[in-house]
Amino acid sequence: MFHLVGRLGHMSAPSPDPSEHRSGALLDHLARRMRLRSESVLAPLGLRPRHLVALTVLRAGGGTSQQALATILEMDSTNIVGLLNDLEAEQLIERRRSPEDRRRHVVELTEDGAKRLSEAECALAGAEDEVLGALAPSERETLYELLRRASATTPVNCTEAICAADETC
Amino acid sequence: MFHLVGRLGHMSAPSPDPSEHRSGALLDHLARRMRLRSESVLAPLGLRPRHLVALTVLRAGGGTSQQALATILEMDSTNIVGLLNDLEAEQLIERRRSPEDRRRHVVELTEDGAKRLSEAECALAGAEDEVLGALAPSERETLYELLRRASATTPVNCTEAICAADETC
DNA sequence: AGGATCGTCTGTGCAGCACCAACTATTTAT
DNA sequence: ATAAATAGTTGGTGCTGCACAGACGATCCT
Repeated sequence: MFHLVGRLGHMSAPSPDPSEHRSGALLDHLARRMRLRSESVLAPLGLRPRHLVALTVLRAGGGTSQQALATILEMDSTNIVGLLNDLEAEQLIERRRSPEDRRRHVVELTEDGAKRLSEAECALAGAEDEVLGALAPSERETLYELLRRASATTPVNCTEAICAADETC
Repeated sequence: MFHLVGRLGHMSAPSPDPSEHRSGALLDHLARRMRLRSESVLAPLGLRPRHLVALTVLRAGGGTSQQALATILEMDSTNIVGLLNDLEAEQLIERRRSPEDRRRHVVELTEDGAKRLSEAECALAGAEDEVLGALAPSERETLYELLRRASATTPVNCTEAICAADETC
């Protein structure tokens, strides 16, 4: 299914060791390129790249508490507040008090939010074409799928923050 | 409002519309996660994430002028100077005047630079394990290959700079 | 000779973000 | 019941990455 790496055949002296293939720098590089283009494209929609990240996480994760969001995004929770304020001001998300624990805010994407996110993704097609121009559509889909699965994991040492959101411990 | 109906070409897609699958936000998200971990891991080596990006580009691209580097990294050329100063101070890169155009500096990775880059990549294995933990080794290799190929392209608005490097406009 | 280009240096300003402190509302533990 | 911990909010501070502008020397191209 996911073969498409057919050109691993040439092994010569310099770097025959795939164990050194770290994606970090490449990830950084491409993310920057994408972000630079996204900013101008997203501006008319009243969004910034980091808003899009939050919306994407919320769409993937359903209702999450703000601290869970802070954990997932690996941002300080005080800065999450401002981020969510922006999004709530435009009715893209909703903060509802959790019935089980009334200290918590359950953050969820609104219909408007999902729509805006869709529009934004649509508007970003051009930017992505520029940055991922070297990849065929099927490869982009593969890339998307890999990124999506990787970003679906919660950081931390597993047990703790998952316990907060889930109940399986 | 807009329906953006999916063009169906895939069967049994778990997600509704692949045409909306934009990788930008995911790229951003994962790059951030990786960068946060990289910083602490790279610190003992006297490097920062952006140094690693530059070194990676230099390894991939061979000798490049500084403005070419600015184009590739999509950074302001004045900030490239400082970045390269850092790297040159540790003898990780070399600036040599170009013989054809003595205004230019040809920037190249030194042996030390290649070695340090290797060490850094090795040291980042743990960080990558955390961030890409959801992916199998073969999937990570696929991801690496896709990112590498995508980042190998020069930015630009299509026709122009390609013409500059190519022949027929 | 004159203008354009590459690199360098300096300085300015803005934005993202971590961190601290204080406060409220609520839950949990003693 | 009282104390302590937790979720969120607000305000403030400071660092850092980065774009941008101005000025300069060196070099190339007419």
